[in-house]
Amino acid sequence: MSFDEQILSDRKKLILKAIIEAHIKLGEPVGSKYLTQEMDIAYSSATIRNEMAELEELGYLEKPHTSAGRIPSELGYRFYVDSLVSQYDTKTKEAGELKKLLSFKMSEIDKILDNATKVASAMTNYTALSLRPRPSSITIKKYETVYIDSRSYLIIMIPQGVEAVKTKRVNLSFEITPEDVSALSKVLNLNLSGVNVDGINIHLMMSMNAQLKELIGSDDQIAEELVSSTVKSIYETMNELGSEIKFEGVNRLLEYPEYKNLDKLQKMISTIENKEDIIRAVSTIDQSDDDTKIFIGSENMVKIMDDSTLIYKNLKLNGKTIGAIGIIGPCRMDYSKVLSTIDQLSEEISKLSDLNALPSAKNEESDE
Amino acid sequence: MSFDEQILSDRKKLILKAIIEAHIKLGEPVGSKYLTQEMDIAYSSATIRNEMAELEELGYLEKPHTSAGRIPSELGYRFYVDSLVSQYDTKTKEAGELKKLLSFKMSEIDKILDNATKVASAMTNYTALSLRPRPSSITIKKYETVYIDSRSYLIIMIPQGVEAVKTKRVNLSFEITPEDVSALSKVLNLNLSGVNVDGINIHLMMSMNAQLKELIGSDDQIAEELVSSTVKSIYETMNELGSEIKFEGVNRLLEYPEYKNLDKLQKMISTIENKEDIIRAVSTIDQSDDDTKIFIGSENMVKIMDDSTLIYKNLKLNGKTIGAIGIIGPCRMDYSKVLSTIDQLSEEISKLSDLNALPSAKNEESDE
DNA sequence: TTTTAGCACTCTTTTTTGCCAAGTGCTAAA
DNA sequence: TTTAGCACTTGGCAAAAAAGAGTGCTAAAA
Repeated sequence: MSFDEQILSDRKKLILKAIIEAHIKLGEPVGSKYLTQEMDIAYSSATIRNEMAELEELGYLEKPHTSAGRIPSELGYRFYVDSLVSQYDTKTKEAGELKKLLSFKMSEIDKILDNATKVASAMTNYTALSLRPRPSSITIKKYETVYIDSRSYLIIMIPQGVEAVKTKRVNLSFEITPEDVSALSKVLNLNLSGVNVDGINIHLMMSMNAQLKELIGSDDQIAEELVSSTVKSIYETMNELGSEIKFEGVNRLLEYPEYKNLDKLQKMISTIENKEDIIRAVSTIDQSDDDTKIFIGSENMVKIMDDSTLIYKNLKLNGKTIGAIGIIGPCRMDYSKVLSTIDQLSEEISKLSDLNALPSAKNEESDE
Repeated sequence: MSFDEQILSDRKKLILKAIIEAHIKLGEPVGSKYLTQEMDIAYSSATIRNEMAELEELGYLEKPHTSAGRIPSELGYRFYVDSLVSQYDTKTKEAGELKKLLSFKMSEIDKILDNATKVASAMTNYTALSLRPRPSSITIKKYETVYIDSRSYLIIMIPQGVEAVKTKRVNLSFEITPEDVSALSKVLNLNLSGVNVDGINIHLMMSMNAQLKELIGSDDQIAEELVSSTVKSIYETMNELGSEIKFEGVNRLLEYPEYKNLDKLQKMISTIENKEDIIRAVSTIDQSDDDTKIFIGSENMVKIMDDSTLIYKNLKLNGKTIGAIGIIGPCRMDYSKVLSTIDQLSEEISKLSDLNALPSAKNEESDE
């Protein structure tokens, strides 16, 4: 390496470094003109071309073809890594965060879901997902309402600790006034800010009814229905916000020709990575529903997921729904196999209850 | 559904089912000719075409374009799932296996490695991997040797419990005879079958030397060197076989234009999924080496991984190497960032030792 | 009445062709 | 030693042409 350093003039090093860094940034061959214009190298393109020709001869650069710019060769990268790369700083402010992330512990249920997802993906050879609802971890800090028209309004919810602001349009079967809506906002903030999903009960709702009636002076009917349809939306939102979704085997998508089209693949993957859409799609399913659900193509699903099928089932442990597991793949998936896998998995999981799952006894860790 | 069933003649159902199943298998539009020839439908293609036209009118089939075959519509899939799909059997012989997989527990070290891999991938936006050596879990059931020429022979190792058979060619700096090699085989089976990596010690090797000398009657030198080079290969193989490798963030590859070429992407992903090649590439690295290793392009690496760089570092916990962590990405990766991430991670992990990692009070499985 | 063979037609896919832009290497001048 | 200028090469792209696949329809056969 020090041998290399002696051989290369400072100008060659400068140019080589510039080329490598430009190429790292752009991912494309770098031409002489680009270096003078964008990388502020104070030589003419001709001079740079000469230097580049020599660097190529020395093995540090390559040409994909005659009329392309240069790209670094492996030797070029090696030289860059060994002597040109700017010293990086080991200490960042995230170091503390890092420690937390590293020693992150999962709950027993999360582990079961994780394992189930992995197994499901491995057995079916499609992408698997698991949903873990945790709505009680979510509270709404502040509510706003916006009157849209006499039969609909918008709730804006600002959750505690989460960045996202959630809005939901509520359509009614009866007529309301802007005053009703602003009264509703007062009642919501008074009663539901800082309350989690478990805190919403009949008692609270009745009290909200009374307050709202007092504020708008209207009849029982309207106040009651306004409160109940609003609370329903809030409930749904908390469910959405409090859900965690995990995917396993995303790369298996690649095997199917429907995703050979890079556009579709990208779309699918970004849908998956966004998570939000999928959470919305699956978290509306009744949690106490025991059937296996099949969403084919656009049926009820997120628009982007046309051409894909989602098969989905709630998982029970000790009689309680702990989450759900699903398989995503092309519409033309092997339904028979997927259905049987999901059924088997959910059955085996429900059997886990008595054994080592929740009670967890004393010696937690026993290496398989 | 039962409505649908009444409307469709048996022949239509037969054809619809055949089309859907053919499409599920092939992923391409299905033409009338294919059905007669490959799916054994006993009508002429013209008849089938007529039926297909009607099925299309009813909404069960679609044409991507005039001159393509038919594909099932969403309604078609729905009908298939609801009434045509063959009953799947919930009980398979794997049910027992399943239970094991589901309640699979990870050791503390595995968790740390897992978390580290996730964090590394998230921070760098490349694919991360972790290697967990566990050679002591491996034993060789049976050894065979094959004489190649006077300076090399082949060891064939049949491991316990693993399907793979491993072969390794051993090159020597001295001359041997076929008889030497067959004697070696006897000694190996006598002393090393069922022994794991921890069981190989000086004492055992000396005893093997003595036995071999007795069998071939040659001088000290040859017996000793033959045993030592053989044991070295066996040692390496056990290391390879006993290593587990995990990947995280494979889909991040998609973001980089070098993998926009689906061929390259496929190659890369299948390399990753094969695992073997990568294990071989990284498990030869000296385990006690503390430096960050950088493999650029074809340097020392698996052939298929041209155009990609692997950055790799051993992780220590309580002064002991517990595994390794790495990043895979295009050659033009952001070296500075990756290097700093890996260094930070390894540093944080080594700091974990005093805290919650190993001591973990009573309930720890003693990990290796 | 139902089924089948045959053929014209449509639309996609693949191949071919020609052109343009990008970037180089070289020569001659500064 | 550096720079300007120009001929040359080559990949990428778009339009045009050719090839292939499968349909729908008509008319004959069962």
